[in-house]
Amino acid sequence: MTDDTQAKLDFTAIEQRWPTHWESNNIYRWDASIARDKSYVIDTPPPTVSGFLHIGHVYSYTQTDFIARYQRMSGKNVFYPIGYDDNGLPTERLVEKNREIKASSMSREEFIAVCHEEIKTSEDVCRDLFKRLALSVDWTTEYQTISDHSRKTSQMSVLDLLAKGHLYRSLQPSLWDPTDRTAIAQAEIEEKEQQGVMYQIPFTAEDGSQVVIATTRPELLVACVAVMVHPEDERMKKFVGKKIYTALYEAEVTVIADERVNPEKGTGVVMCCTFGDLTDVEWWKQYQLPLRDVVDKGGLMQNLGTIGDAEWPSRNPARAKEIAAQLQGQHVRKAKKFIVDILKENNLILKEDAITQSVPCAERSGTPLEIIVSHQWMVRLLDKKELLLEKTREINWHPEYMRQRLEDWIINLKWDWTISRQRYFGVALPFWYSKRPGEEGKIIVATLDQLPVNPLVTPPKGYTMDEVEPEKDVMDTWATSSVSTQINSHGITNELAIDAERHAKLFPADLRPQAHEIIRTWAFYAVVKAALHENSVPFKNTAISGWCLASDGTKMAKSKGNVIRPEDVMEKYNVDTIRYWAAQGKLGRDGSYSDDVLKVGRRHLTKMWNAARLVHIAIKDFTPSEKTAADAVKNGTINGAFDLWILSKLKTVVETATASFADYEYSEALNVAEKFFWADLCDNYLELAKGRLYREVGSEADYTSARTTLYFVQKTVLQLFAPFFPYMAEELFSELYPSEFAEQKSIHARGSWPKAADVAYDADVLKRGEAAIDILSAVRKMKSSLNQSMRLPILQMTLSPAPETQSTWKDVEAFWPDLQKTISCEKLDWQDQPLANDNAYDGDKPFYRIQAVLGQKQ
RNA sequence: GGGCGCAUGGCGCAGCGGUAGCGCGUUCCCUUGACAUGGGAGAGGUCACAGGUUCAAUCCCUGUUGCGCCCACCA
Repeated sequence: MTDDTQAKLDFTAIEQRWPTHWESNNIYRWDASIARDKSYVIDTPPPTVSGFLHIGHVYSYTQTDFIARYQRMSGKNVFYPIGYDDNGLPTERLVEKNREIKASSMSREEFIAVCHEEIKTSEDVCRDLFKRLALSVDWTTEYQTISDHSRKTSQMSVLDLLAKGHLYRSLQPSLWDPTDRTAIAQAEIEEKEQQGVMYQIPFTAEDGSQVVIATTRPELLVACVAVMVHPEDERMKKFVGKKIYTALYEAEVTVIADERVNPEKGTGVVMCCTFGDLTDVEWWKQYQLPLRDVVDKGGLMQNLGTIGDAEWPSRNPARAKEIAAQLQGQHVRKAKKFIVDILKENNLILKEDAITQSVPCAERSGTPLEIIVSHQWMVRLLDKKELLLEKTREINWHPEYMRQRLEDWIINLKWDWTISRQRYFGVALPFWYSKRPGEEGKIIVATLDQLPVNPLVTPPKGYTMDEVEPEKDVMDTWATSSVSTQINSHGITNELAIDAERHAKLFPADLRPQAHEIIRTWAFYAVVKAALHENSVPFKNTAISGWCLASDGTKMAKSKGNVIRPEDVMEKYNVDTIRYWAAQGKLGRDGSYSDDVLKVGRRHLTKMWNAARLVHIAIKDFTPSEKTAADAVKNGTINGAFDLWILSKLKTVVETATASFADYEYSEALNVAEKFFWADLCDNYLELAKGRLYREVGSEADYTSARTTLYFVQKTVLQLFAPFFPYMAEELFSELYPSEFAEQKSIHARGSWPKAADVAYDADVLKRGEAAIDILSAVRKMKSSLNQSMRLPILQMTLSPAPETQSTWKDVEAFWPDLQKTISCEKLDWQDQPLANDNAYDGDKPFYRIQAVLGQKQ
């Protein structure tokens, strides 16, 4: 900035000036030598590189930055890392789309190489945006979830889970996405409303009578392995335990009574097939029913050839085989129509009801899920609900009510966590299966020193590649991001650590900021990992951010064309203004994009700039003789009545802002600072102090008192605003306080948050000052109601206490010189007796009554 | 079906036991010296509805309605 007090406000120049300064002076650098209890560790969400950054990211990441900056300024050694979540299916999809290639049609190595290239570009875009936003992250901490370090950490985690008995491999039914051809976890299920049809289909009992089942999945009729009825169902009691023959295929199955059947639903009779839903799985396990593995990994009907054979008996094998043969190879969707047609031809559909059903689909691909038997690696969770709930309750949630979401999720868990994925771009599961004679199929586990390992290219210790079958599956991307805290801390446990000392300093984190829609994934899996590895919580606090909605309060969506690009907003306004907007949103609450709020933010910054012009005139080349306002008051350097008043107000503001920030209520912190700045400082104090600052009122000492006050008040205001407006605060700090800036390099430096103890407080002056301000207000009101200029002189004014107050001239006296100048009063008469109530210029205030004779408009 | 959140002036929000607040918008007025991207003043609300607790409820409790979200069911 130039010395010119008329300098133009140029946001672009300001935004270009500071990022390099901050970086080269290590303002945001974490210091590994500082003790744990003086640190504040953040587990920043690594943005998914496959997603473009939208205004919602700006919203939530900026909110975290407010907290990070406050913690740093308040003296904490802040660890504020940034990572990029680049492994997994999302990246594969992005790469396939951008490069118009297919993972399945090229070699695995080739595909992975392309993935690595593509994520580089995405990371650059992301980094640029975050830097421009002035996120105070320590850029030396950057990590990728697919990097060697992350893969090593992630594989260490898996080894630890296996060693502790929490990880197992099994051949069992699991949730399957036929489009992406991979197993998925319960958390990745998304319910979708669909129009479906409920068919009623008659089966034939041994005695020849009909038993009608209801189903929405007639294509799975072939996989029917039992007929389930409720034990209390009088109609059905006689069939229980007896044979029954399925429609069309006339396969022989048994009628079983089970409490889980709802006699009110459908026909009250359910066909259990392998597998239509989770209950089928439960029944299949409990009653040891046969497996008809009829849907393959791509969603095609398979394995139908043996129907009618001895192990899959039918009363009419030839017919069953004939239909099955036609069904074989058809996609489940086509198969459904095909079977319905045949059933109809044979009058085997007694009733069909159109229904709206919600179908479990894969979150990623949107495809209805199948339940397919396959080999998967699972983390045992269902026996640990109590432990996980306990950990959830140990964490402080901001806002508190978000905790409920995770508790509900844990309570309702139905599946262990499937962590294997039949995909390519992910962290490998570090296992092999032996082919050595005598130990065929034995699981061989990687050793620690091999990590990160790719079992496809590296054999286990003591084996050759020929002797093993490598595990081809990769991990669920959440299996890696669930140890994001540990990726940063460089350790899974004290024993299993790359750097145990660092791990002790950075784990658990103090804060996990994250969005609410990933509570059941990221937060949940992190809780799982920390609990199983170290019986710990992964973080002490979690700040849950809301969505950013469009200005009409609806979700932003590409399809609706209402998506706001952060770059456009930065162009239209500026970064600090966007941050002002983000600061209006409270944790857990959705915000909406609002030009109105942005305009207010920009005005606020302009006001800061303009007020600083005035302050600059007043305190340029001035250095107070004391270090703090409190000392200056103690020494008598600051003795002006309004000076003591504004300081007393400020002290409360500092206390409130500090308490709010400590409680993660950044918007309240901004709110109190903003009110103080605009109303108390600009509208009142600066106007009142002008007389002395222009040296038109008072002595040299009065001038010094005002300058000293302004010096400290303005600095404190900049400090209070610094977490929100890093650019403007730094710009003004460097200009107004050059020597302090030279010394501490930045207003954002560790420890530069204002201390309430440094600000003087005088309850009596505060109270009398408020009364004096009331005189100012009353005069303004009077002039305004007469449509007069505020500068209009008052020729004579009579002031008296309101009857309710005990006010005397002594209460007003000290404030009067500044006040007199501001309201342009030429002559004042004090009257101890209250003026009559019918006074035309009654200020309607509790403290004083006013009568005035105004001058003429000039 | 269960859970959570929200309902306050035209709009966006704060307050949360004791005479309703802020910002935007709106109306009127004020411009030579930080700022019209400004200053001053005003209008505008039975704090969703119904009960209850209390000397006193926007604020606490119960229920109802509406909106949003999460989860479950899904034959």
